[in-house]
Amino acid sequence: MPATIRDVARASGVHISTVSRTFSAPHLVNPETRSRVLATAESLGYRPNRAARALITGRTHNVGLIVADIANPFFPPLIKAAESQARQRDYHVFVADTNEDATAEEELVLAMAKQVDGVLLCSPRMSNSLIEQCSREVPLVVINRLVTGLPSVVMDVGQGARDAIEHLAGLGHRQIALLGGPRGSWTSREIRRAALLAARAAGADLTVLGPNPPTEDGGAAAADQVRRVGCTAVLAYNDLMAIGLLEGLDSLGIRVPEEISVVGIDDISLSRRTRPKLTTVATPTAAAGRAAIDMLLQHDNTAPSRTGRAAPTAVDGRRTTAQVTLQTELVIRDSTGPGPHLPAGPTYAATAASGPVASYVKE
Amino acid sequence: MPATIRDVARASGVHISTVSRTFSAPHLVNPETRSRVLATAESLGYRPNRAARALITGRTHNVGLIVADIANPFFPPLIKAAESQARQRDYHVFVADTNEDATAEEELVLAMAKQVDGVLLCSPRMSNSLIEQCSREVPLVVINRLVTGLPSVVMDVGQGARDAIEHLAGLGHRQIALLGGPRGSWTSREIRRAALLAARAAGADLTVLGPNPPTEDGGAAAADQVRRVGCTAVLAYNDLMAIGLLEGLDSLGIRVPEEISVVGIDDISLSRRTRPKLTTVATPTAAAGRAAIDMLLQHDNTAPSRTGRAAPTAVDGRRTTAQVTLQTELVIRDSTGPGPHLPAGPTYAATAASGPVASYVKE
DNA sequence: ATTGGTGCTGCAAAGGTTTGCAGGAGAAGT
DNA sequence: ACTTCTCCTGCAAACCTTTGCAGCACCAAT
Repeated sequence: MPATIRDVARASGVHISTVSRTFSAPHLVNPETRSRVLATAESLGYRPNRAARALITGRTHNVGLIVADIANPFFPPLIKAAESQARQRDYHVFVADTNEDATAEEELVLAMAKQVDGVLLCSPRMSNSLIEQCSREVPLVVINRLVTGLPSVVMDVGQGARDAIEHLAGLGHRQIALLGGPRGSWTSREIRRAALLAARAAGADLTVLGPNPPTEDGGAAAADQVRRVGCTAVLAYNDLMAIGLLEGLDSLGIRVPEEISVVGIDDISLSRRTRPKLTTVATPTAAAGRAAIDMLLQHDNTAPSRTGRAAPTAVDGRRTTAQVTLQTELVIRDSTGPGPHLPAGPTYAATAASGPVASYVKE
Repeated sequence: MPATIRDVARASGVHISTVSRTFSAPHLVNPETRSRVLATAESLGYRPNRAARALITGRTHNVGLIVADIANPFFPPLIKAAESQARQRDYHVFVADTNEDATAEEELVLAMAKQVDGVLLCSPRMSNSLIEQCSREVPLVVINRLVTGLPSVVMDVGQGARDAIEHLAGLGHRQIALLGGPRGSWTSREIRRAALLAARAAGADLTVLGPNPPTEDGGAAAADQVRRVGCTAVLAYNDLMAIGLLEGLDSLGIRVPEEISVVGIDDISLSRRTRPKLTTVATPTAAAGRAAIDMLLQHDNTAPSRTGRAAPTAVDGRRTTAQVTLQTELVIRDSTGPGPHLPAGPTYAATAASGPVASYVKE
């Protein structure tokens, strides 16, 4: 029922190859013929069959994007950015959700492998060796994790954690807790590593709590634990947990930031709307989405391969395995305040930034 | 490089059709042969090429899902439900985001048409005739809109709006404002229709404000307008706007629910965490996602078509155009309270429900 | 011995598109 | 008049899989 290239050819009195070229290599066909073909194609409602095209070119013009949890507000900006960047290059994005389940990740990659030209693997929880194995089935770009030999884009959460700890130490906090993220998270390990180092350098104690589910409930559930460790400041794995913690502390009757300071990571839009507004480390998620798409599609000029069967289902053969690190930025709002060891003098007073403009403060 | 059915056939000494059947019709091949084929396939790392399969069967085993805005927390539960329902039937979901842009919708449907077996069109903003036109390119199920002749699943927001208005009227409110949704939204029109009727029946005045963008900012921006119309209660198009309104009113120094009562629609998870907790109309979004997938795939037993070229790219030829309406439920929390016309006596006192359990109150 | 089944496998066409190669027409250069 | 070149178009193979049909071997029943 749907019109094919053959119908268009018949109706406009040319060979099918001419029709094909009209769409995929317009400069090779006589302008006159071309417009005639285009007209009949239009009138027949012809649309190229991507499956057939994929079969012979080996390019589907789709890319997969696998995230842990669509409902986590961290991801939508990244997804949107990736989508729009892909759309500019005439690619489509196939979003899938693993529900924070490590085993679902491999399944999903494998299932997608043959119907996409590459996969963006976001915050994977599976092992490095498994990721590497997946990368043999389909070109992969990893986001939020560094895997040697694979192209990846990460945020510099290490720097972010350092900034956060220094900010807290500068405010006079000496007992700090770190609310760890989910098991298997590279980001979580990275934060932990950097935070421990920064705390030692600043002469503060850092107690690591976790692993925890990276959700509001996870943060709320940790409130009691936070109270028991007797800290005066907390750095959370992400904003969602920080916000949950804010609520948990509130229902325990603990005031923020007067009694306990809280810092999140990510700067999701919600963190501007909590009360108190959340001090957090902004991560450039949209930029990450764009960068990942660019890396995946870097060698794709949509130039026709010499022979159709070269590089099947692969955008690029010998890919450069670049690793991009994006800068983070500490945004100081109202959830952090002076701690018990704040030296006298105005030097160390935090100037709370208001509005969406990021402000960076070093002690 | 990747192994094909032919490689497996050669390596295991059978014809390619036997390999094919091993995967797509196992009961037709000798168990002994089958296991041998499976073994060699495994060792070669063979994975069926979905593009080739799609080409001949006309089934891609993909479905598209088009939403207005992934970042809107209304959608993720729907997306997740659709995904998991689809996965059970061995389908994949292709999520795309229109950024609330009506013209992007058609583009997206058309672009998807050939690479999916059907599309779930969620809260479309385009015209009915355009939708109908799209449905000629690819099987469509419309969510959150009633289009005659097309299968659709909607929430009974009319009943929800009625319940909300009756709730407010029962609390003694006589001046009510309706914060309308975006232009082109069927849901918005439906709410408006039902709310006007219910308000008249209850002897209350209803002022309609809008259209507004269905976001927190949209709600916040309307706060001033709400104040000027002099109402004592507001029903918002969705929770996001209601929450924005809560903030807007707060920064105007107007207390909720003491001075103005606010009701949302959707019951997104965030609405349980605002202060005051939001009274809202719960819409069964997950059920809607599941139902839509079921409708799209209803006649798909994955039974092989007699001839491969039957029903190309279409799950079903003569589809029953069922229209499903899902029930909504008023959830009373803390953002609604007594209005100026509350009669004496305990009869009309609202008993605020707490926790996630929905409670339904008729005046 | 013939017939009729049953259970399995091979054959080959088909699906829609791309693309290297060859060929034709006309123009231009010698 | 011959070659050479440029532009365009047609030819046909190839991509990988599914599936109706036919054929084979074997067994049971007549």
